[in-house]
Formats: sequence, structure tokens, C-alpha cells
Amino acid sequence: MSQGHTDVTDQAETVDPACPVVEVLDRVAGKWAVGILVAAAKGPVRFTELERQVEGVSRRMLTLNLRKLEREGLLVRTVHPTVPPRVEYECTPMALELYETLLSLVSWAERHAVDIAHAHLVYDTEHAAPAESPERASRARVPATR
Amino acid sequence: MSQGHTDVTDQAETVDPACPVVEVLDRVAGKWAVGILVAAAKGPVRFTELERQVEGVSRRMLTLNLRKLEREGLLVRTVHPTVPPRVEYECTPMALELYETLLSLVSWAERHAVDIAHAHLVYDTEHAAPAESPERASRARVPATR
DNA sequence: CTGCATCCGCCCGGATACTG
DNA sequence: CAGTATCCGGGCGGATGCAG
Repeated sequence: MSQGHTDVTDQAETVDPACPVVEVLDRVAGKWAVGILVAAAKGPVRFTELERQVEGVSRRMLTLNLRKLEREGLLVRTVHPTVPPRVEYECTPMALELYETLLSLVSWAERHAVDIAHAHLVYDTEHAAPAESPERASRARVPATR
Repeated sequence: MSQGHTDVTDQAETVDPACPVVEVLDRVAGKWAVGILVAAAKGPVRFTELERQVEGVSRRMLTLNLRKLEREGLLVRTVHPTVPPRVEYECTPMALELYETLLSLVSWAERHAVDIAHAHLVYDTEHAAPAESPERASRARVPATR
């Protein structure tokens, strides 16, 4: 049991001395983690609720990410001892702060959405293009000859 | 050639209607992308230079991420037509803005470093613990009975 | 020096079935 | 309802070799 696939729930995380940003991103790296955070940011959410809202996530990955986020101290899991069982996940203050920070990323993305789209277009064009003008067929910028 | 493994260079990216954050993160998701950005933030960097600074990245992944970042319009590739060839990668203004934003993430990480570490400790303890006190061995918080 | 192509192992993550 | 366990395919990414 101590082997097999580790999934997102990597207990032994690889440290990256380069910079702490990587660490943060690695935590939220999960394709679903952010979605979960967003869904939970508005208030306590039930398991099935998440399964619907995040939508696209499998039960497995949902649970996995939930556990991970809980471990990170970003979510609090509350079990209501009722029948049928009722479990709610709630963002911690820390998570809400992170959420606010993520918003600045969104801001960045929105501000440069067109730039990025344009960049894609240019890159793809200059790249997929087999050959047009014999001169200047290379995709890279060349510095002023000096 | 038109098939096989797609790697990081996924041209056809999956759209996530949930929120734009995911998009941004997916762009920088590459374990190495951030490292590259950081290295390039200080100024134009050569290929081999990156290979050393990021350190841990294979030539393959480096190239792949470089291409991706270039496509995103975050890096500018400049080829100096000399011999031996000299290629430099430089952050675009847009990338530098992103870099600044990422710094706020670092700030968050630093502010809550201890909280996170503590959360890990608690979670791991309450979880790895096979059994100690017969009562209250469950890891979840239970809400006040009401 | 810079970069692409191929091979290939390994992990990620989806599907399914079963438990409390 | 809320998970856990198992199977298993796909692609992610390292290693290597070759080209400009």
C-alpha cells in the first residue's frame, strides 16, 4: 500500500529552493483546487454541492483536492452527525485572503486578455506558416545589427 | 507527427467556464514556467543560463515551457545571428506585471507560512495517529449541538 | 550553443464498485 | 449522502541522440 500512484495527495512534497512562488502555486496547482476554493468562498458548501458546482471533477479528484486543501489549512471540514450524513466545507480566513489575492491574477488576466489572444495569433501564424516570403521567414526577432 | 503526446504545449486548451483564474494558473501551471519567469525577470537570459538557474529542468521541458511562454506573449525570443548561436529570452512588460502580481502571492505565503505548517502538523497528526484516546479520535470538527 | 525527435517509464486522474 | 479502493489508460516528462 505504501506504493502505487500518489495522486495529488503528495505528503512528501518536493521543495523548490528557487522561490516560494512555486510552493504556493503547487498547492493550488490542482486543476480543481481553485474551483473548489471559489465555490467555497461564498460560504459553507456540501460535498454534493461541490460536485455539481465545480462540475467536470470526478468524485475521486474532488475528495483528493478537498483533503489536500484541508491539510493546507484552507478548508475546514465539518461533519454533522445526522442521518443521512451531512458534511460541509468552509474556507478559512487564510483561504479567503488567498482568494482575494487570486482576484488580482484575474485582474491581470482580464487586462491582458487581448494581448494574450493576439500573441497566440501571431505565434501560431508565424509558426504554422510553412513558407511565404523567402526573406524574414524566421519567427524570432533579430536585434539591430551592431 | 500530428499525434503522440501533447506535453505542456497544448495548443487546444480546455476552457473552464467556472472562472478565469483557472486559465491564468493553467498558463503558469508548468512546474518550471514560474522559475523561468523569475529568472528572466531580471533581464535577458540565455538558454544555457536558464538551464543552470532553473536547475532541475531538463532541456526538453525548458524548451517546451519557453515556447509556451513565448506563445503567451510573456517572453520575447531574440536570436543573435552569430556563431555560435546566441539566443536570449526577455520578459515582456506584461510578464513583468504578472511577476509583480505573483509577488503578492509570495507575500501571502510568507504571512501564513506558520499557519500552513501548523495545519500540516495537525492534519498529519490527527490522521496518521492510529489510535490514542478512545474518545474523540475522529479528525473532523463537529459543530455545536443545536 | 540551441533545439527538435524518439523512446519509454511513471504518475495523474477517470470510471466503477463497494462501504458506513 | 459521503466517501474509499481498485483498475487502467493516457499524457507528462526524463534520457538520449541528432541537427543547424
